[in-house]
Amino acid sequence: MTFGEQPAYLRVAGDLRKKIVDGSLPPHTRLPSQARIREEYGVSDTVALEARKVLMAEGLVEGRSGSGTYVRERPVPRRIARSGFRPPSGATPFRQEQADGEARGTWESNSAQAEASVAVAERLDIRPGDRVMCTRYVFRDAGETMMLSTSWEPLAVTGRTPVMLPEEGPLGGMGVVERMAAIDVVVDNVTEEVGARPGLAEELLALGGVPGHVVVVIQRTYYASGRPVETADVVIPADRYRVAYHLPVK
Amino acid sequence: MTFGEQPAYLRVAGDLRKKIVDGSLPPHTRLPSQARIREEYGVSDTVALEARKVLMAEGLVEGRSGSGTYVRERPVPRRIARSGFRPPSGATPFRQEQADGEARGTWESNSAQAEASVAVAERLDIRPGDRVMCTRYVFRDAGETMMLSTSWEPLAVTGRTPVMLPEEGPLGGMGVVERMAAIDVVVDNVTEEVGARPGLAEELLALGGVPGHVVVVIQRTYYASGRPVETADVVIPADRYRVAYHLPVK
DNA sequence: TCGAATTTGTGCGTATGTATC
DNA sequence: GGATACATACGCACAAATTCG
Repeated sequence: MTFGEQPAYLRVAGDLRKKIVDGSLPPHTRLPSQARIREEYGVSDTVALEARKVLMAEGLVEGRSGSGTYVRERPVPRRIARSGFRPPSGATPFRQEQADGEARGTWESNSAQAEASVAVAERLDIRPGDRVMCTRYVFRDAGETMMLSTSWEPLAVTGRTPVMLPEEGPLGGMGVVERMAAIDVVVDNVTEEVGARPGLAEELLALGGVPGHVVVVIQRTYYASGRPVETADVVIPADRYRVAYHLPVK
Repeated sequence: MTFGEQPAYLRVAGDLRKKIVDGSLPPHTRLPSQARIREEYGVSDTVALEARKVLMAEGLVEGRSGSGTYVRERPVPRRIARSGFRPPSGATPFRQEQADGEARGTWESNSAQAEASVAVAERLDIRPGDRVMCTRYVFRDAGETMMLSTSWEPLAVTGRTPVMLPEEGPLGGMGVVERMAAIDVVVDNVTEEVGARPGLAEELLALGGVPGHVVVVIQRTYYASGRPVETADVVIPADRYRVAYHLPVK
């Protein structure tokens, strides 16, 4: 019966969650079965089931039919540094950022011309249907896929120049700022809009995740004198990485 | 009984979902009630309930007790600006950022002294068990909860000063940088680490979500001369907001 | 190899509390 | 107040997967 404050299934879920986060139920161990939960907490089958479902929705545990409900492993997310700003070397709080900030690993890409969709056109401040160069990237770090990226550049900017294809020529793979500089486009600003959502099936396939995993999505746009010259969607598995920004104050 | 392929509740949920996305059940309309679903699809009460729960977990509908289950509007995620950097006024690409960057709405908070956990101690570069001032915030924008925040400040920094309690005194609610300036602590750097995960049940209760919804989590730390003076966890519902960073290049 | 026990996942019927209309 | 509808809760049943003797 409802006697106290919150629903019984949340109380049970909360207690189990506490045991998981404080380590008394470490990864790979089995939760008490539904029957055991029923006994231990003095609740019904439905409440025990609902409590497990809460923890499953939170990604803390996974149910294996016929076997049990197991505590998931939660790797410490690594950092991906996103800021051009660098602190004075030797400043103690930033050791790790320096350590893992520049290890970029390997990547693959392929480019194709395309027409700007409505969404891309809006981000690049061009008209839908205008020609753009669309490039897809897969970034790997120590063999593990860590990041997907799709970028769009208006052909009005790079068309008929040596840097039209981001990964070809002497400046291949050099980054947007350097490539644009080569054609006298001075990139001076970048915006990154960070969001998150459940990963799509194809994304999780590429990233090595399982359905239901969360991804962080960054919509990045480079500007030159207030005009967008490149925009990209960056997709990162949220269980393995965090995105670090380092900003000066004022 | 299960005769075909997938569970009954998924079949019902799938049919209702189709009607929602193709527009035959537009936003703000009411779903068939549990009883009606039971009749129309020839299923039990439990199946009808479970089907509604699936749609609620996907954020497509919201249940209002005593009234009905309503199709949600799917808002374009709004921006929350996180950068101190401001572009020269009038620069066209940044109109919206200027427009909604500073509308902070209302908030509530309460503070209590506590001992630093291992995780907090690491972030503040102090010892676990050291005294900290812990403050919880709930931010609202037009009545809707948009953000939860929990901050920790070492009492070694603010103890026995007028700004020990973030929300009291003449500088209450003024922000970390201003408050610290009042006690001659010059905040010069901030790091923000953005991650994402399924929201916890309590968080989603406060944010008006449903178990399984994704939240963006920002771990923010302010530094003064390389020393951490405040750290906070900011929790934002990912379906309604994005976090915008605006960075100078170079 | 077989079978029994366990466990999850799904499904059913019902009852009660409570919010809304 | 009454009717409606959602939210929580109880107890039960069965299929499928797994485990283990």
